[in-house]
Amino acid sequence: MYLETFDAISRALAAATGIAKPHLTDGGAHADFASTVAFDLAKERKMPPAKIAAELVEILRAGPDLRNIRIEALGPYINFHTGSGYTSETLARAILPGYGSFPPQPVKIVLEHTSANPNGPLHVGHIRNTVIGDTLARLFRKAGHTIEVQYYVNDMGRQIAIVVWGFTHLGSDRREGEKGDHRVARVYIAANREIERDPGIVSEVDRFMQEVERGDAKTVSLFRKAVDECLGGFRETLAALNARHDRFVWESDFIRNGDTSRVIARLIHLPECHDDGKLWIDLSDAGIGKEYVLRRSDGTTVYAARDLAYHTWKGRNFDRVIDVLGADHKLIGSQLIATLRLLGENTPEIIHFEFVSLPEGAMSTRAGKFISADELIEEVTRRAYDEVTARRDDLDGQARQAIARSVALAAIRYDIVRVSPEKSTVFDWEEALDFERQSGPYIQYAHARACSILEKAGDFTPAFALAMESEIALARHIAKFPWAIRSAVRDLRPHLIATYARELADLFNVFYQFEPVLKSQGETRASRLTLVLATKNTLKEALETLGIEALATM
RNA sequence: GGGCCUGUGGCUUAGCCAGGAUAGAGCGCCGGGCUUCUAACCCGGAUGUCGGGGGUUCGAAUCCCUCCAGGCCCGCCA
Repeated sequence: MYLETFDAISRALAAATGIAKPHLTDGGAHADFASTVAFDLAKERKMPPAKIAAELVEILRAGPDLRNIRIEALGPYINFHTGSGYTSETLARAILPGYGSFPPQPVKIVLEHTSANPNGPLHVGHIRNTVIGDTLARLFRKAGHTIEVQYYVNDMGRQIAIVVWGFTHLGSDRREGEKGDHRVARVYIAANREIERDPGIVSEVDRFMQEVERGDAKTVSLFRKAVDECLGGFRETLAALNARHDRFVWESDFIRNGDTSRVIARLIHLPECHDDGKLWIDLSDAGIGKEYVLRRSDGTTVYAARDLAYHTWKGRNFDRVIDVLGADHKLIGSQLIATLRLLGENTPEIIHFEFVSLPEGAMSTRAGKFISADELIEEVTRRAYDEVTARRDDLDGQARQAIARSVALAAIRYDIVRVSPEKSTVFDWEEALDFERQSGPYIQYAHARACSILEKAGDFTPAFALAMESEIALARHIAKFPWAIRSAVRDLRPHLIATYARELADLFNVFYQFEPVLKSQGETRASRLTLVLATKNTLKEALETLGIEALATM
């Protein structure tokens, strides 16, 4: 109801003031909605804002559209107070399945996220990309969009050539129970140590890269095998994170299908394109001073060339192209966009997130300095199991383990998504292992409490008589859920929904503390049960949007 | 050196893009609350020059300039 009411007030204000988009905000402690348009009009009308506010209130009250809303001027502020119809209508909607979902939208979206190089396991930095990307994909689906999620497999880079060199020169016995991605990391780290010892190896690595680009069958197969080995591990980790990709797109396909050559052939005709041995684009007109190199002087293409081919393909097959990339890709991201513009192709919207580092400094796969996502999941699950065991000795080990896995994932995903992407963070075990307040499990717990009440209550007929402060505050927040979804999607900011869900749990816990549900009588009981059902439903939708399981018991 | 991002109580963080009414939370600290719907909870208290300075504005955490600090980028790597 928040969205509809907001729009109705906005329209009435626009009509009353002549301002196309009159300033209207959340009223906070003062009201449900508030406007400061009186300030904006003060100068041109040469009148004190309070007087304008008073006059506008008269006009708004006289109009037909806001009859159910109490409007008052408090000094220069115009405050809008919704009535009981607002909360009733909110609950009536929120008790229906799928609350907060939008009708189908015609815009087709492709979203790329994670896309880590297959030279070692996903670590706690990579999964920030995964969690942001996957949450965004869920948000878009909730908002009615068709979306395809892609993983771009960098299967022909220098790092992979190093892995291949390692596999062919260093031996790499599979260890008992070792995942493929961890095995690849072991080889990659060892190979890098060898290169450091003997820089002559670099020319052998270069040869691998030339061979794979030429399409030499044996080399292609070696690359493919190494990448597959790593990717298998990635798939397991991504599944454990409850993150789904619809398609894995292989970078080398854009060489083999000729797309890369075609893009380069088009670029060569541009005045910005220069060939002085290496082939590069001059993007200084776009404010980028760095040369954008596409082809080395030995004739092999650079990552950028394949990326142009990939993005051209995406832009032609989808209405919107969205990439989630680390902040280290900001420069090449703007180079990519500028070059696609020169070609007249659709350009991607890029969400950059800042780095995750360890207390001792930056992570490095090559140096073996990282905390893998697998290790994180294992450790957090272990802790979660201890917590469940401490609380629920009535459950058997298997049930406790299932809850622990779900709680661990909630803790991990929430801990990552709650922070805005533009903040760099330092990984902290203590925070990762905290399941209290402002955490995923905290929100799950509120949901489980609601489920428990509903289960004990049995059947009831919905009622909408809310009277207590904590009831009304809760219902008003439930009213904002569709608005929260829309905002998060519009701004491409998934953390907004994390904040929303936490606030909803906060409000529910306060209500839970002060207003007994099962012990209340008559219409009060029915109304509170309706409120609990609406909350449970909204929490479930919010949690699922965050990729977190809405547990019924924990 | 240049570019981008960040700087909010001891620690973590929301709010900043679309400036307004006493700057929200959590952790930690102090004090309370389980014979009552799951205490992974709730209530109360202490703690803030919103990095510094200047400017715009009736009004700035929010916009502009500048300085300081931290992160990232500046490869014929990806």
